[in-house]
Amino acid sequence: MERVVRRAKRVSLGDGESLFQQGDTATRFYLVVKGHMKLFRLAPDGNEKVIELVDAGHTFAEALMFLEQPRYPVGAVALGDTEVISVDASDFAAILRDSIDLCMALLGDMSFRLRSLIREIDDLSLHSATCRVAAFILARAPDHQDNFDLDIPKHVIASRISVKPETFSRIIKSLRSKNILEIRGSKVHVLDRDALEDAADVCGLPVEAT
Amino acid sequence: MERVVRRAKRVSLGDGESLFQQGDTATRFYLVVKGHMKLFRLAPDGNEKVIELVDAGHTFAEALMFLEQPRYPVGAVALGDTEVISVDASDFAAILRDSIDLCMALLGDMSFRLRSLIREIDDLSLHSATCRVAAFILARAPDHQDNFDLDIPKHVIASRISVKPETFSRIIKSLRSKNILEIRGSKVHVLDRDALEDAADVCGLPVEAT
DNA sequence: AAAGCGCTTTGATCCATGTCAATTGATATA
DNA sequence: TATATCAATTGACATGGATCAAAGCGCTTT
Repeated sequence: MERVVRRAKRVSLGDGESLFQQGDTATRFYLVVKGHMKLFRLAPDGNEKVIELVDAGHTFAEALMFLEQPRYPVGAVALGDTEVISVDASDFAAILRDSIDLCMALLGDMSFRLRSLIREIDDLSLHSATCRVAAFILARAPDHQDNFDLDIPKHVIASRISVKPETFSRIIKSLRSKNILEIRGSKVHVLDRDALEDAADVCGLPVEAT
Repeated sequence: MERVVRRAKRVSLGDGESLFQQGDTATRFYLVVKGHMKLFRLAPDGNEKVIELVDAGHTFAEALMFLEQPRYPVGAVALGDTEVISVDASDFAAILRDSIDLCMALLGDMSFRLRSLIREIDDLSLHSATCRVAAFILARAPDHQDNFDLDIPKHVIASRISVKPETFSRIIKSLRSKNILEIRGSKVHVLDRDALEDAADVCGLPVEAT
């Protein structure tokens, strides 16, 4: 463990700076300490789809360690000033061999991610853009806190939920016209949480199934 | 290990028979021995989206064991006469605690699935329906075998790739009109593999990135 | 052979989103 | 204060797929 820590590096990234690119050989994984990382897929036509936004306290790319010939399936760039800790995968794998508990924890973590991705697919194929916007806002709203800050550019959010910025803007507009939501700059103000939950659920799942 | 095997059950399912439903508490996982299982998400409006088609030799739902309060995020029904082996999750978890190697193998497996799901999301949000159809056909075509059988109903395939049956039919028609593909009944005949690969890639990724 | 039943195909139409283009705003640069 | 830049908004328009409805086509059942 000592060795891992010793060989771990702290990396500082400015806004828009890239940590690795889609297709790069994956030898390290990361823990976000400060700021946000954007993980995305690129289409040859230049279109990008944000797969995940990783906030401080969360790790990413650790699931790749177990592939024979690991390559990052996504690219990673910083959103705003960001710091990450970079850990060598083979060092970490060595530790894993010594701790069943750590193994189990990792399995739990991956299990959770797996389920999130299934939800994501569900969301994309079964829900409308409006549902996704509403669900995203709700997910970002700290518990029973009706005023908060999206500290992520809107076009990034749009890509995260697979919607064009224009459409995103229009959906927000329509939610505002129904007095459900108020957004000025990056300040969000939820006016009618119930209605927002409704909008998110129109095509949503029964709670007990999630 | 003995205990697991002793307590494992063989289950036979007829076509359309359900193994578990979305939202059920998950205490067991499965290995398909014969036939196919369809894993799907249901929307309240009755719409279903096939998340995965599991063929003989593959396991499913084993990733759930590691969640605190595990529930199946998908439903499972048999396609055609199918046999599965049902394994108790806690039995298996006990074994895992004794074998790091098994743990590692499982991590590898989950890692692989994780990556597949990311590809899936990529596919849904970055590729057109035609691309998805072409890619699906290619994925099903045994190596360099231009004649084969989709032994799965077309409407299931359609749902698997998030397309309506009507649209699926039309895409096939258009591929046929370009002399790329021939489908009669469930018999597929690939006439121009290169063109098919082209169609799959139009919005596809550079090979080295996958 | 006829009748019934699902699946697939086809045609006609509709609509949610994407695309393109122009405008506004906000921030940084000179 | 002008100016370049980039994000966000708005409008007009295009379009891929969905939806609805009606045949066709294998099946099995009788």
